[in-house]
Amino acid sequence: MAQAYDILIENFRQLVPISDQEAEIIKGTFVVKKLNKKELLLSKGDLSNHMRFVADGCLKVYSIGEKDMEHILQFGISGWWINDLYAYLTETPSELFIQAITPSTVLQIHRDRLNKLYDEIPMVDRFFRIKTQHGYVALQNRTIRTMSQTAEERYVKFISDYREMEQQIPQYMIAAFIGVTPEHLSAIRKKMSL
Amino acid sequence: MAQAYDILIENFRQLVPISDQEAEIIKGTFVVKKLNKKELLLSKGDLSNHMRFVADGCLKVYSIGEKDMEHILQFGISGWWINDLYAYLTETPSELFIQAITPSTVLQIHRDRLNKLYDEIPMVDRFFRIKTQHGYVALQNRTIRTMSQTAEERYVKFISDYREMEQQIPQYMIAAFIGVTPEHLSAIRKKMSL
DNA sequence: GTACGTTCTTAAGATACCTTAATGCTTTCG
DNA sequence: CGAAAGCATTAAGGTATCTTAAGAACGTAC
Repeated sequence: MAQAYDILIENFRQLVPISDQEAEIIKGTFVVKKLNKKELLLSKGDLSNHMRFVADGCLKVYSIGEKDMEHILQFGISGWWINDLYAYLTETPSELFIQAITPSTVLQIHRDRLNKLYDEIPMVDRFFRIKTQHGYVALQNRTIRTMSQTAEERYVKFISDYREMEQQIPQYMIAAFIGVTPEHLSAIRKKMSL
Repeated sequence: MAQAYDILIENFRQLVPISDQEAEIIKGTFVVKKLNKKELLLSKGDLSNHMRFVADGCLKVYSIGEKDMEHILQFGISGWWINDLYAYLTETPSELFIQAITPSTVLQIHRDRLNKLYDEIPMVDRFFRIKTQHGYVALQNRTIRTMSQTAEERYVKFISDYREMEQQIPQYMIAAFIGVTPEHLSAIRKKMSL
């Protein structure tokens, strides 16, 4: 499927100028990884040696806390970048899991290759600066909402933000994302529909 | 006080190589801003046209929600970068406030000048990529803790993380940072000391 | 040095959310 | 098709945290 690479290059070009020649170099540095439903892309204890781009499907990044409770940090569909950035940057064993919710296609670049690419194509450096800044801003908004809004308000916000994903994501994962139990989310939905 | 600029350059050199010549260029792009205790560096509704580096003192970044409740997103002391990054990147009016907790010295660079600097010195681009990645990771860890820990656990973690700031920061601001009311934090501390 | 603003504490009652446990509805798959 | 697994719901009782209101301790300014 050559199309996965087209989605990747398009993703770069939304933020920085990339020549056709550079595009070919970039394509050559990413490797396709196909995942079945529920297949793990990263487990706690693994090293995270790649930056990862979702070309197709839907995945979740999560940690497991006390009593096997899942806390979902991020969902990712086509066009999103997903990783345990801390494990990637520090080269230490990951504390997180990444799992495919639906059959998915991911493009991966190894850290060593990416570090070289930063020098070969400075716009790649800039691309990841801007991408990370956007990610930081999104996380900061989530932090504010967690502190200032009720579970019901966070749920309504989730539905409007993730309209395109909502179909593919079971309710208990939405609960694990907004920070409530599945039982409580069920109660919220019941109350809302009245 | 020329020392403020030395702290800035040292901050760059912790992450990327900067020649002495480049250091002089960078120094020339930042302007010193002194703040009195409680003085506002940014208010809701303002445009945020600068990237900001704390050389001295202590500041807070916060939003004001329902019932004039403060939600603190970040504290900053010497060596930290603080901003409303969303307002800065989108050039839209800020939703946040930045205020000096103690008399402070901040170094600021205007967006237009920084964008030029990215082209003149690619290592500046790289510096902000890495800085933002670190900030993203820190925020993500905070997100996990907010979802998985009790207020008491978050308070203990705060005390160990911010040992050097704790003196300068009143308790009710720590409460506004970890996401509880001042009354409840007071109760937590009482319980802990028994 | 008195007065005012700021910060912290205390305590009672209210509420949002959790825990547990049971039930039924889907979807999956041999 | 039938069994098992996965998922959503319901309800009762429990706990963490908030709200409100009051007062104490502290610093700071005139």
